[in-house]
This record gives sequence, C-alpha cells and structure tokens, in this order.
Amino acid sequence: MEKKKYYMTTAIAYASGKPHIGNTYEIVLADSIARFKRAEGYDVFFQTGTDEHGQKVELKAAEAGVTPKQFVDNAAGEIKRIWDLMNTSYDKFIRTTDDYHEKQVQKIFKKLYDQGDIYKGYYEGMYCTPCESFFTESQLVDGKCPDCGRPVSPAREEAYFFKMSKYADRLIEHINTHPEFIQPVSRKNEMMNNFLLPGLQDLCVSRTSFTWGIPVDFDPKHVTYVWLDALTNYITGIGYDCDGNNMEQFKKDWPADLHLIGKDIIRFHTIYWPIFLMALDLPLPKQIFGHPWLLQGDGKMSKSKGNVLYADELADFFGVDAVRYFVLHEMPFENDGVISWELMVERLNSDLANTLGNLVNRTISMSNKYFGGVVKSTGVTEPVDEELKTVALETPKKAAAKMEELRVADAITEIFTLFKRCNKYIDETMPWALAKDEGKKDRLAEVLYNLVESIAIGAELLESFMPETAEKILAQLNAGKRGLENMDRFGLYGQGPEGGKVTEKPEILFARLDLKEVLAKVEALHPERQETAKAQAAGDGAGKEEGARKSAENGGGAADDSHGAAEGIDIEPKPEITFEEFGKMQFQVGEIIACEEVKKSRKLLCSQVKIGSQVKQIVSGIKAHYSAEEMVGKKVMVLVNLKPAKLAGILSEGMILCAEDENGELALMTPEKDMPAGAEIC
RNA sequence: GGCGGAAUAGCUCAGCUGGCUAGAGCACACGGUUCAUACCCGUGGUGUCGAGAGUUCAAGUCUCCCUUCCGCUACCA
Repeated sequence: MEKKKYYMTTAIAYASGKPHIGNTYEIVLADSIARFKRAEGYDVFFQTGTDEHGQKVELKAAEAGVTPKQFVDNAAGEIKRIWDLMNTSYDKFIRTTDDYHEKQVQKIFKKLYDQGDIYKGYYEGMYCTPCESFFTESQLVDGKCPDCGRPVSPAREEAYFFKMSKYADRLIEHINTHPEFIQPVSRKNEMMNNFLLPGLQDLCVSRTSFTWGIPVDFDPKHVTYVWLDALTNYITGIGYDCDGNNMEQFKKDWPADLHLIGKDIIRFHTIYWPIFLMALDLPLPKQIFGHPWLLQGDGKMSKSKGNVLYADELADFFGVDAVRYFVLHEMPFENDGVISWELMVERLNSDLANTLGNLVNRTISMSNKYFGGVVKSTGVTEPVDEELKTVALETPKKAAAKMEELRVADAITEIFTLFKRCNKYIDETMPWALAKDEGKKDRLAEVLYNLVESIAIGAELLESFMPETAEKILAQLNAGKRGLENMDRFGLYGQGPEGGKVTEKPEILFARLDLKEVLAKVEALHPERQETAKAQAAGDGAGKEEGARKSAENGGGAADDSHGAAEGIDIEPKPEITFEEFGKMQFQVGEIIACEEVKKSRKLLCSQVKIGSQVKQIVSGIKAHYSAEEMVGKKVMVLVNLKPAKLAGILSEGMILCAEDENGELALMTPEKDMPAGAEIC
C-alpha cells in the first residue's frame, strides 16, 4: 500500500546571526511532528532552511568586512550546525541564495507582473511615512493618507507592488470554509478582523534601497523584497517550476500539509502566501500553525544571571534530549512558554532523572539482581497488572490523538503518565518483597516483565521527542522497535521461550543536577553578561528572526540578538539630505512644565512644554517609558517647527526627541549642561 | 480607540454542550518503602473558581455589568 505523503516546513531562519533557543524551538517542534508522522507511516518530507537576503544581512556583512554571500554562508552553516546538533531530521535545508530558488523567484516575479498582479508604483505621493504604508492614487482620500488623513510623503524610490485585493474574497471564502487552515483558531479572527475584512493593502515586493536580494530580471535595479523571496521557498524547495515543468516531487508533495511558523509571521503565511499561490494558480497549504514563543528568563532570574540562551550551551549542560524535552514540554499550545536555567534543572531532575531515568534504572537493576537480566512472562498475573497494561495500551492512542492536534506538549505528558504509572506499579507489587519468597519467583518474573514491556512501549513512543534517549532505553532493555501499529498488543517483549535479556550495567540516563552548581557554572561562563542581561531578559521575544528582517527593512528598528547592545545597533539609513533641508528644522530646549496621560490612548502622554516665552502642547508616544510625573521638570530636545497635528483628538505642536534602542527602550534627549528653556539646538 | 481572549490551589495550568464532596503537575508538609540516580508510593489545603448582579431545581461552566491582564490592530510629530 502506498504511504500517504506529508509535507511540512518550518519558517526559514533569517541568516543574520546565531539562532537562540527560541529560534531553535521551532525546528525541534517540527522535528517531533515529522518523526511522529513517520512513525505513523506517513511518507514525510520535512523542509527547513535559511532566509538570506535583505538589508540587514548586507549591513552586517559590511560591518564584518565580508561579502554578503560569505556572511550568509557562515550564518547558514551555524544555523545548520545547531539544527543538526539538536538531532533534527529535516529532509531538506533550503537556502534562499540557492540558484534554483533564485531562478524561480525571478520567474514568478515576471509571471505575476505579466499577468498584472504585480505593478510598478512609486512612493511619490503615495507613501505615508508614519503609517509605513503605500497607497495607490485611487486609495488616497483628498490626496491624503486614507488611514490617518495626513499628507503623504514625496517619492524617494519606485517599487513594485502586489495587488492583494484581487484575491481577497477568495481567501476569505477559503478561510471560512476551512476552519483548520489557521491554527490556533484564535488567530483566524485576528487576520479576518484586522486585515481581510477592512480591505487589504497592496504589498511592496521590491526594493531599490539595497542590492543584496534576488534581482528583478526585467528591471535589475530592483531586488525582490522579503516575502515573495522567502515564502516561495516552500514550493521551490520541492521542485516547483514556474513554466510548468514541475518535478515529480512537487507533484507529489504540494500542497504542503503543514507550515509551522512563529506567531509573529502568521499574517504573511495566512494572507500573502495564499494569495501568491492563488495568483500562481496553485492549491493552498492545508494548515498553518503559528506556535507561541519560548521566552527566556523572568524578572526574578534576570537580575542575577539572566542571559541569552543558546541551544548548544544548553545542550552542553543538559544534553540534547533534555533540551528537546524541555522546549517541547514547556511550550503550551497557545501561550508563550518560559525557559530559564532554574526551570531546566527542575524539569531535568524531576521528570527526566527521577521519573524516567530512575524507573529504567531500578527496573533493569532488579531484573539483573533477581533473574540475571533475563525477563520473561510467566503468566502469573494479578488484577493489579491490568491497570498497568491498560495504561500502556492507551498511551499510544492518546499520544497520537494529541499529536493529531499538534499538541506536542500534551503528547509528551501522556507518555510520562505511563512512566509514572510504572513507578506506582513497582510500589504496588513490591518486587523486593516477592524476591524474599522463593515460591513467588514466577510472580516476580511476571511483574518485571510487565514493567520492561511497559517501558519498552513508552520508550518507543518517546522516539519522536527524545530520539537518543529512546534508543538508549530500548538498547538497555534489549528491546526492538515494534512500530506504532503494533502497540495495541501487550507482551511483545522477548517473545521467544528464553525471554529477553536486559543489559547488565544500566547507564544512568539523566544525572541529577544541583541548581546552585549549575548557576555557578553559568555565571562563570558569562561573567560579562551580567550587566546587560537585566534589560534584555525581560520580554525578549524569541523566535522572530524572520519578522526581524521585515521590521529591519522597514526601518522599524532591528530586533537584534543579544549582542546588539555591545556592538551598537544598525537602523535603515535614510537618503542623504542637504544642509538647506537640515536648516529648515528648528530644535530648541524645552522645559516640561506639566504633563498628563492621554486617557484614550495606551501610549500617549500630553506635555506642556515651555520654549522661551511660549508654551507648546506636545503629544508623545512614551507612556510606556516615562510616567507623567517624572516628565515634569525635564529639559528635553524639541523639534518646534513641525506642522501641528491631532493625535487621539489632541493637538500636538512639535516633537520631543528620544533615543531608541533595538528593544524599543526610549531615553529622552536632554542637554548635558543646564540650558534655559528655548535655547537653540544647532 | 477597534476586534478578540483570559482571570480556577504558592507556581504552571485542565475543567466540552450548566449537575454528584472543583481537578492535574510542580513546590511544600507528613507518613510509608528500600529495587533504584536521597529515589519511588501514599496522604494533606482553610482554593471567596477576579468583583457584583441575574437566569435556573442546580453555575468556574449561561446572561449583564465592573476591574485587571494578554494578543492582534490603529495611534505613537
């Protein structure tokens, strides 16, 4: 019988730096799903890879004094190394700099252009800087931004746009008739309410402001801008050909069964990607799962030893499988999970060392002690056995049901429920007591057999999540794999008359760790991180590299990795201006004499700023960083001749300037010496 | 501001279409046990099920309102 195919992907990681544990989480999650599907008999194709173009890479390469290609070769190698270290079983690692990918992207671009889905537009008169949005002439209201009513900025750059609205109705229909399309379902409403129903804006698909990208072949000063380049990896990687000469694999595997992505890029995968596919006349992927993030550290932890966690460092401390277990187990289906050294140690000791490791160890140890390692069923059963057998036989089904819903953490919990039941069974049957009575030898044998068999089932189920550990346990028990399909029978272990024989010297699977010692070693490892850790640990969302590319290129501030603060941060350079243009701006020192929160807004403060003899009212989006009280009395740098505008219904007559770091932290610009209100800044 | 979600044991959370003394894991305390990695098993809570009102024979479970948090989005001169 032919196996059913299952094509799944992760998002491709942005090749701008070393992936941290949050990025790594996704590949491990995907791997566990891929392995489980294979065990279920699917013909799985599991693709991952790297997104390697864009301005951020261009900048980082320049900084490092290498070519962009050299830079991404290195970065992709590092990402691949971590993926491999984590023992992930991807079938294909695509890089967006692969030549077949680049060629297809160019063809796709051309095709979409030829059929009128992509058109050339200009920023001129159509770009609203604050909205960071582009508009066609027809969308403008009285020549102004339809969103905010403000004048749009003059042109700086021409660009190609994808006409999204053309396919919006079809997409809405599809989403409504395929409730499983967007997972978790709560995201579906967000996409509908925020984007689809209000009307889609056209998407910019080319840039001229940087060159590290796939050139638009019929207009080479443009390079393809992120999404058309990145998302298409899902089809180019399996042999899509825009001219219709698709490879066999593409015919077999497309549409994808699952795109596994971070929640930050759901919009691009559930709106733009399906629309691109519609434009290419291709079927849509069956399911897109936007997983939550694994956040590192919490307030308590960050003060003393918070730092960025990398998979390889964690693996050094705990072992690969322990890290896999942790990220999979600690991550719920819908909410963000948290990782810290403390939590890692706790899980390792409690679940892996105590519950699982010790179970295997005590079972093998007793088998050796009482029967020289030989384990065989004698048929001397007691009612208590039934309960254990029931759990052992139910667990595979329960785990499979959880996996079907992509609830990986819950599936693991099911397996550990079996191990816990085994421990309880030992207590109920008290093998050491049976061993004292020669007449109960057969009963003792049966008890150990039931244990070994139950553990063998549990261990094999564990393979998808902790492959090495599963293998080790099965090897120690000397048990073969039976396959998921044979897990409906109890008693397959050592079926011959001589039974099975466990190893003589069980190896400790997971050694318990002392939290204090671990923390001490961690501090020794990163003494220099202590100072910067505090600011970064709290709320540092992990797993949004791909989003970082977009935001970096929008000038939204790079969501950099941990080293950002130390190395300085890069932002998108703006075009050069003349001295005359500079001279038009008037900056003065302003003294904040009163300040209050803008009630209707979450981010705005309204300040009364004394500038010379006059007082201006200025609204600023800094509520998250400064309270109204602490603003009062401060002397700040003010752009005073900015055209007044209404914000949240309140008139604002200037702008208070702040510095912003990569985490969005703000600092007011204040004069280094005391200066009178109104002093010119020039 | 718009849309949506959540508030349940010290912590992380389960509790579907309302129905027996509100659950799990971790942590904690006590007890048991000794095969095992000082492990494992059992027992334990006084949980105002966010506040208030309502529907009902019966409400974490439905309705309304309030408060607080979260997500997406807009705004952030």
